[in-house]
Amino acid sequence: MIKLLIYEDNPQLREGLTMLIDGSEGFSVLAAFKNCSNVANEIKTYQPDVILMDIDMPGVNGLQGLKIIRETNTEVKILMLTVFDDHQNIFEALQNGANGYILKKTPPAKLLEYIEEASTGGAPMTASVATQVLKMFAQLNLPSDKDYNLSEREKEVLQWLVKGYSYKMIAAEMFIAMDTVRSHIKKIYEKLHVNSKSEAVAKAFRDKIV
Amino acid sequence: MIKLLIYEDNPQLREGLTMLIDGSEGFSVLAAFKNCSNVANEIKTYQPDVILMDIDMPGVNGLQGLKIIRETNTEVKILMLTVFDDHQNIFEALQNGANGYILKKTPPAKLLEYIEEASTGGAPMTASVATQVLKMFAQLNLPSDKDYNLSEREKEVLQWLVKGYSYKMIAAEMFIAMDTVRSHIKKIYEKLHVNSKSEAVAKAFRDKIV
DNA sequence: CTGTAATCCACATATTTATGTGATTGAATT
DNA sequence: AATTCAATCACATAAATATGTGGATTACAG
Repeated sequence: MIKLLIYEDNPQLREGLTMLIDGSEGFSVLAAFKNCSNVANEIKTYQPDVILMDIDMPGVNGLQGLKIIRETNTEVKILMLTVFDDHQNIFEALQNGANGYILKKTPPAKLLEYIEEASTGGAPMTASVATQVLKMFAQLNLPSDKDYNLSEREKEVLQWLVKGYSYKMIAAEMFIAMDTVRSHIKKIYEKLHVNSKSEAVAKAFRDKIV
Repeated sequence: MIKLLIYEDNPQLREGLTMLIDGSEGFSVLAAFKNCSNVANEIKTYQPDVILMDIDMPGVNGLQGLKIIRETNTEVKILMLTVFDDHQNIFEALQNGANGYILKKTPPAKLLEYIEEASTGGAPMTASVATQVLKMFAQLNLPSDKDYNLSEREKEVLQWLVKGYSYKMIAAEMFIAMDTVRSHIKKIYEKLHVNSKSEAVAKAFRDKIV
């Protein structure tokens, strides 16, 4: 038996969802609310397995509710339920630990399937949402694993540079002469094709050397 | 009619997939190969709508094949097909523009559904994969949109700093005196709680101010 | 065996940065 | 009207950084 809470401001939809889900075998709607203004307590009181969370609600909305819940509870499955497959909302929801993101136009049978999936650790997403998620992934810029052929020692020096250490401090940290630090740094600049500390730091970040 | 290419090293599975898909209404398997060693040409020759791509293949494997294809073709839908829902492979595939990621244990009916979904711009994923994708999302660390109350002018100066410009150059770029640049920078350091150019640059990157 | 590369150190000098102390103007707020 | 703050500029000094030239050692590959 999957126990649910529903957060949805529209009274008709709230009633409709409750009837649909509560009337289905294996599902039980514990309660339904019109916003998240008391969500923390409600979760603690009802101990649901799954939460259907509308995003667009007056008062404390679904994204805020999601964050509030996740501050103390990482177990309960939260299924975002919304009209729009809006880029920004999807992103924010998934960033904050939502377990799924489905559109309200989802047919009833499919909805029950999605709830089931969420409760068993899945990540149900409407197709259009999944597509956007993948696009976001492809746009992430990650370790471009460029090498620049930095030697171990040079990488080590670069680490300290990035932390804002002066030559003198680096020399002390690495137990070598300041002049040696200098020659390492010179070599680093050559290899990175830069000619100042801050450029080296910037490049280290950009190319994820650090 | 959805036109497919299949890349799969196991002869039995390759045959099986071809028969299943080609024998289904609305699907046509143009060809099937045992690895990606000639993938660029094959794509150009056959102009498929969807590619089923095994990851584990001898010679040029599926991930390499994916990258090769995406160098010249961002249109064709590529569905990764593999035995393991391995974190690293999922990540790399999605990073490189795969349109879906499904496990080989997927039942035939579901597989056809997935292919259909991919061809219409969806992003079919096995539940366990979708779950991992969401987890990765939640672990991403993003613009912590910290403010630091930098004024417009200060932000502008910071941009130049990050680009490695010297005070003198910044002064020239911004048509102000070097001393003014200095006072801006001093203020920036105060606000960011740092005390050197490279630290400021590092912080700008870390906190995504730039 | 020889060349190459990484690591280490030194001395000299020019440029750049950091720090301090002031000051003026104008716009926005109280 | 008084205050605050961003933005502008100035002068001075100390510290850090960049650049050049040069040399020593070790280790490893061809």
